Amino acid sequence: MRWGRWGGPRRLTGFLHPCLLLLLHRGDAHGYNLLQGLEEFGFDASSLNPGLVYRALHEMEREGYVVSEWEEESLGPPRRVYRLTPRGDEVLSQWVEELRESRRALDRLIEAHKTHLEEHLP
Amino acid sequence: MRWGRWGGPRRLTGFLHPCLLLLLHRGDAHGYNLLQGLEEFGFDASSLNPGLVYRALHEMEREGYVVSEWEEESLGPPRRVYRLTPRGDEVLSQWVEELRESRRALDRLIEAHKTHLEEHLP
DNA sequence: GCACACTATATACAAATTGTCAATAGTTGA
DNA sequence: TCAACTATTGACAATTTGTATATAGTGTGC
Repeated sequence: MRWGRWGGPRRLTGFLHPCLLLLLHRGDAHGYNLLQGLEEFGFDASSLNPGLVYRALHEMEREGYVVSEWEEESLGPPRRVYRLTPRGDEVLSQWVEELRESRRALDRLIEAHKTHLEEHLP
Repeated sequence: MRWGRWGGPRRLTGFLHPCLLLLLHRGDAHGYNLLQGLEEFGFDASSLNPGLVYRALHEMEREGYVVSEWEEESLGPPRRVYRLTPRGDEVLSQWVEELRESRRALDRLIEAHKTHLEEHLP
């Protein structure tokens, strides 16, 4: 087991998916576009593998959370433009509720650690 | 792909490990004991598989974050009692810093979603 | 006209993480 | 003695994430 196995940033499982849906709520977009928008949520667009974004979009299209079509008259390489569906809007709300619960757990740990530090200083 | 694949609670990767270290900071404990203490951080002790806790403890012992020994004079089945090491205390602080960063990302998403809801109500 | 950088999408494969299942064992109480 | 609870462990499967690479169009500089 190499060092740093639990040393990296502690991300939420499936955090990418709700971020993408939220970005799509603001307007239709294609993958490369979304890749850049993700910086708002702490992702580093230059180091984030684009494949992850495209894969997430494909998965959510299979679930009916988004729909896509090839853009007509696009400059440059063909782009697949995604749009949020009503179903996608629904699951986004559900996911945000779950994220609130995760935040509560997170807060409990952070608070408990703060208390632990205070008890060990004079 | 079955439904609900991203339907479950959005947990943090490796969230179990810092929770265990924090509980151990309060005092030495054995696995079964820690299992119950985890409820404080949103885990459901009755549905959480004990194997996950024991595995996490073994991993952290290999890394030198905790040490353990079989308890002498224990009532009931033999218990392996864990103690936090100074190294373990150090990594706990690092992890909590990372969790603060995750919290910020979480806040941005939750806030953005709140804004999105407000813009769609009259 | 060609190498190169940038935009854009896609897929196969590997690694890491988490979850499930079952085995073992001692104690207590009915 | 049977069941319930405490207690630990390991094998195996599923899920999730990360890496690597392939394809392709456009514009810029030389």
